[in-house]
Amino acid sequence: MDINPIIAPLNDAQREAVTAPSQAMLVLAGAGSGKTRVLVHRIVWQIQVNDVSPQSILAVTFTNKAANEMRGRIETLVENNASAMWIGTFHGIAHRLLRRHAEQAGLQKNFQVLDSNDQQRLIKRLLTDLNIDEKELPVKEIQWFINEQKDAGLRCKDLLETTDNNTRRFLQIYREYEIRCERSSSVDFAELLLRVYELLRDNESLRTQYQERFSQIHVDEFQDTNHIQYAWLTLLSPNRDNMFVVGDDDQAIYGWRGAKIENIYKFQQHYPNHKVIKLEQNYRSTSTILKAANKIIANNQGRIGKSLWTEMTEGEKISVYAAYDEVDEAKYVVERIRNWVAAGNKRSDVAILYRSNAQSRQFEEQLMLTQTPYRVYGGLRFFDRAEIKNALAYLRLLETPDDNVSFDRVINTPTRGIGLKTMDELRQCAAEQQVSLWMAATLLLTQQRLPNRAANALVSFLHLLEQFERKTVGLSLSEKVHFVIEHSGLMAFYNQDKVEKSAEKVENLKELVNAAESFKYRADEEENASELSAFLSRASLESGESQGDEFDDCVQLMTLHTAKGLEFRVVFLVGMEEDLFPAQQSKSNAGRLEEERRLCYVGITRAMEKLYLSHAEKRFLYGRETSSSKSRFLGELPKELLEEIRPKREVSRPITAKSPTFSTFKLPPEIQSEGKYKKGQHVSHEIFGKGIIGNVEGEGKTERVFVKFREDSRWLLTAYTELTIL
DNA sequence: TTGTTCCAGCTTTTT
DNA sequence: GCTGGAACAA
Repeated sequence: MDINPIIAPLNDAQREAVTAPSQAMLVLAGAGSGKTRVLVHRIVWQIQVNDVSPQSILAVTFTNKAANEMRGRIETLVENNASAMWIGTFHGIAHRLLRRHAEQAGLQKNFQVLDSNDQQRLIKRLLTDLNIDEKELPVKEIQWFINEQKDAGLRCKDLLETTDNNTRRFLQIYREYEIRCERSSSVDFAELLLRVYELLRDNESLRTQYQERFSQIHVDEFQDTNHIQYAWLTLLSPNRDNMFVVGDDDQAIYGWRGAKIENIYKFQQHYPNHKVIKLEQNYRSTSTILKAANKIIANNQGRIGKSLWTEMTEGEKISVYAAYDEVDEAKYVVERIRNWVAAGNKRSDVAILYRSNAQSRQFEEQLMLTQTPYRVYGGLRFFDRAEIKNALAYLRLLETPDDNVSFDRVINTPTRGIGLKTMDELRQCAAEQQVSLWMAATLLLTQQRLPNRAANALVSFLHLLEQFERKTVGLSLSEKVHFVIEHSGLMAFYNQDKVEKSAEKVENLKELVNAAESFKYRADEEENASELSAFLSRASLESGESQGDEFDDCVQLMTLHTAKGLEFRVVFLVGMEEDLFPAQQSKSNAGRLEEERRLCYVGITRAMEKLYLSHAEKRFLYGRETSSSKSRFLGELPKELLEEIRPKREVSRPITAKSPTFSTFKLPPEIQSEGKYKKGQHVSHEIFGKGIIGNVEGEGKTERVFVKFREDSRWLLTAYTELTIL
């Protein structure tokens, strides 16, 4: 066996981790220190050198992206068949186990996975039924409560002792929620984890079976695990020292979501014979950037402590730009980007990072004005879009007509004359008879308890479902999807002119058919669930991140959270102002403030060569002008690393353009237009006066032009606007 | 039952 | 400033 390819690319610390004998291992991996590489090489080492069977490998990550990347990298290094390894997200692996052992876990074989959207709808429904005022108890709060309890491993019955009145109130709803999930045989995200925990805890033979099977357990981003995740990991690895976890306490930025950094300390107590290896050599950033990062994070208390070093050159100083306002800030950033690109560099090597999504707008506008292709990450994901969720709901009903969440969702989408009144009848009947809405509908109809109009509408809906079931037998998955989209009336509904962004929605529905077409169904990995059901689960569990189309060469815009795990040659960290970053809501609490600081650390360490920091003296926030002071994080950086940029005060009139509302995913790189308007043309408008066309998009009815007028700039639909070409 | 208008509220996000 | 939800009118 030639072990060279496995260990040659590693430094001493990395090699020590990769080749260590099987034991509990905690690898503290600083930013840019080769964390994924260690994980990948460790697994390959176990398989190829220690003859561990791929079957015995379990590797858990947080995102599908990380899981896919890991699998891909392992497969290029290993000749063996890697598909026998279980590599996936916590939720993905939990889902697989539950499909496999549905019965023992107390679930129906065809259980559904609710995403947080579905969960919200279910809670909302429940509140109305219980006559609870949403103003008093907001859905979000209840959702948060339920998930928090589940993440802590607590069911209703575990909380019965509570005397606090407020909690008791929540508890009553939690109980009802449990009942409804049971009845519609659905499982939310937190439930996936909790169920698996209980399954393993209460079922000794199963537990032993998996303990023996997974002789090597690997965990990525360990600092982000929550209570229940940690609990089921330890169930799988009770006293055998076979857990290899990688993490960085300085990059824990998901505390607000229930992640517990303390799991790192817990791990150390739980496995007294564990070994700690620190990866402190950074291969990413210049020493200037690294010094800044070390300085910032040193302000946090109670760190495990590590200090990154690099062999890289000093590099350029960090530029700090004090902008006049948010427009000035955006202009500055975009100008620097244009210079960078003009010098022959790639746009995709540049990232603009901000604390909150709302901040992207100004940058988008400037990028658009200058015709710079860009891509915004985040926002609505593919499978979260309403039109897609509706289509999926029809498909779910095809699989399980008793699925109340889906039934409720599409019974009147598109509208077919089934209104609140009829729905009330249905729900009441369902509650009385303890049956699903679908059953209740059948009951009500056979008993002829509905007025004619409502009855007819309901019959037509039930017919539709019946038709789906009969006519899709034998069709392929994508044909099924196509059939349902067409015959449900969804396609026609979204194709109407009056529907906003109609073209985009129609496009998305077509894309869903494509997604079904390219869906890779592997019966064994899906534990023999039907192809359709596997597709639906996948839709819930992967809300459609990185929807395939990587755009050629775009500037990258994203939040600091999204940027974790990525790197860019040039990084703009914008909006460095108190109350924005650190966020105002996080300032009251020392712990949360430290999390903001870690976020800042994450941001800084994304940069490889050049880091720009910027802040504005005033900006529009929530439609109001607010003046802002520099972020405290700026003050924590040593002066000698910084280079202050004086703003050129040629006070530019603030441009208040209408927000462009195109798909957040892309700016059409080349603007092709057959219409009479072209960019650069001088035009005149009755009200706004003279202006210059900055961009043209779409054609026919949807053609619109971005015009820079003297007073402001805006998008105009040419179909409705008179513009005179000068 | 459906479509329109008005008003409050607002981090971060994966699964 | 924008969005979603609730109250309204048709």
